[in-house]
Amino acid sequence: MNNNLNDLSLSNTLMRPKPERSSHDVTIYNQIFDAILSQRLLPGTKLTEEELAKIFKVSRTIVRRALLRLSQDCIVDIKPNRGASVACPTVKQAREIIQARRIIEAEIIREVVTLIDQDQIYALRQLVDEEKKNVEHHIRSSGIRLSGDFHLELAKVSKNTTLTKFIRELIPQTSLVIARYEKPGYATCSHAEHYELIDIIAQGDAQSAVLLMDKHLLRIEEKLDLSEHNVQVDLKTLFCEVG
Amino acid sequence: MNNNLNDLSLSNTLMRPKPERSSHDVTIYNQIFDAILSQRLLPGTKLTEEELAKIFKVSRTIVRRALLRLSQDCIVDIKPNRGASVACPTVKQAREIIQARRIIEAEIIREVVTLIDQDQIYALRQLVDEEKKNVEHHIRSSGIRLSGDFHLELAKVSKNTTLTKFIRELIPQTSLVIARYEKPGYATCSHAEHYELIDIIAQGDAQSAVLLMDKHLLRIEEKLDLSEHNVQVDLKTLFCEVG
DNA sequence: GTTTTCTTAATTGTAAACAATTAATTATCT
DNA sequence: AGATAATTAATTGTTTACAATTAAGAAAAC
Repeated sequence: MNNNLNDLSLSNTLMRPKPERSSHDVTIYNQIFDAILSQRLLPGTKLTEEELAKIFKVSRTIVRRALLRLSQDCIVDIKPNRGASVACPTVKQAREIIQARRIIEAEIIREVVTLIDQDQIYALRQLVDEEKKNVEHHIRSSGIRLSGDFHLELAKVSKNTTLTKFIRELIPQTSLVIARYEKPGYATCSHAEHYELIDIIAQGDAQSAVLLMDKHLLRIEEKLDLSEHNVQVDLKTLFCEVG
Repeated sequence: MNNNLNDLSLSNTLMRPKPERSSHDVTIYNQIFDAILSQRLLPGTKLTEEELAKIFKVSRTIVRRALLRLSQDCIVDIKPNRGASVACPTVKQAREIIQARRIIEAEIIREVVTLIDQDQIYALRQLVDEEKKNVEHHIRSSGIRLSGDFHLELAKVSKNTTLTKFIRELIPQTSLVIARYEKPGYATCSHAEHYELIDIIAQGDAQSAVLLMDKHLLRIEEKLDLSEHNVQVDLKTLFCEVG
């Protein structure tokens, strides 16, 4: 089963030793988690137990375990007797998620500035290199995933597993928010800002780093259309999902 | 099943309408959650599936669901093929949990000061009245629970469900930390500080309220013995749990 | 033609049986 | 006696079958 949350990685791609074979439900959990994170699975998508069971060649029990965990992460919505679907964050939730990230990542940055070493700075730069490369080659999914990985790796440097766990939850939620509310035409090319962040962190300027991170997260919100108009549409999709 | 996390209540005692009968696994989840929160279940306690199944008169399937959810809340520890037990936070985790609360509850207080109305202030006072009464009558469990409820209700006033969810997780974790590391002789009589907090919030002084909350949370940490000596003991209990 | 009701199909929820793993006990050997 | 090996018991992990619920479609009523 192996569901101690020590392994807080977002993706199963980069920088992951993964020595031990994990149980099946963890695999399914990771795959769906990653699909949501990288926006291959969009908000509202129905997740039928049997369908997933067939795809992953396991019994529904295993699928149910994975779905339950995803629902605890607030990226899958389980309705009694109505099954699971990819969560569809409301406008209010969208704002809350960004706000929560601003608070928590500010603190993380504060810690990171005092804790980070050269190797970790190098590793972060490599990660953003990879992110940039994927975005430039129009490998959209990987680009989004790696952008999330950057924030997660930053959290890990802070050494606070509790805050890291929260950020690990908020990152795929942010992906859903972006998928749902991104203004048309805005490509999420965050790598430039990520490079800036690393530079300021490397300089050891805590206050500037915190401000820059906050600006970075606010910019995500600016790229969203959270207007009243969208609140209406949101209700529509909500009904669509119910009926 | 009903596991949408909209109902963020900690206990099933006070101020809970609970109109619809929830599914069995939710009941078990709530009961164990409450037992941990109110320190009737102590860190390290083994939670055998069959035993719980018999107590609650359901199949192990339901028990397993509840345990999985509790483990996602970091208050139950599930080891593959070795079963579940009440989590035993390390000294490091203890520090992290308090730190996370300081950050998040600071923001919550900021929101609360601008949002709270007279009815909510009255309700909070009532809650602390109840807390005080229980502590004075030496109903330890209820006192602890109600102390947690105060922080949770405060979070709810902030209207930020994301931050409230985090606090809802951190409160029982704090209970475990206190149960494990409280210095002998320190009774956790937090109601006096809770009254103070309400007063300052009612006055609308955001900055003072934030500072007081931070002091309140730091005082919890001061009541703990997180010394090196305890780190050693912690390893011992860890082995005890394993073997 | 529209609404309502009944029937059927699909999907989720629960329990119980079986398999796999780990812990405890007994038996065996030095 | 002490240590090792084999056996048994206890516990967890997974699958399958069945029950309950909901969605969809067909027939009947207005």
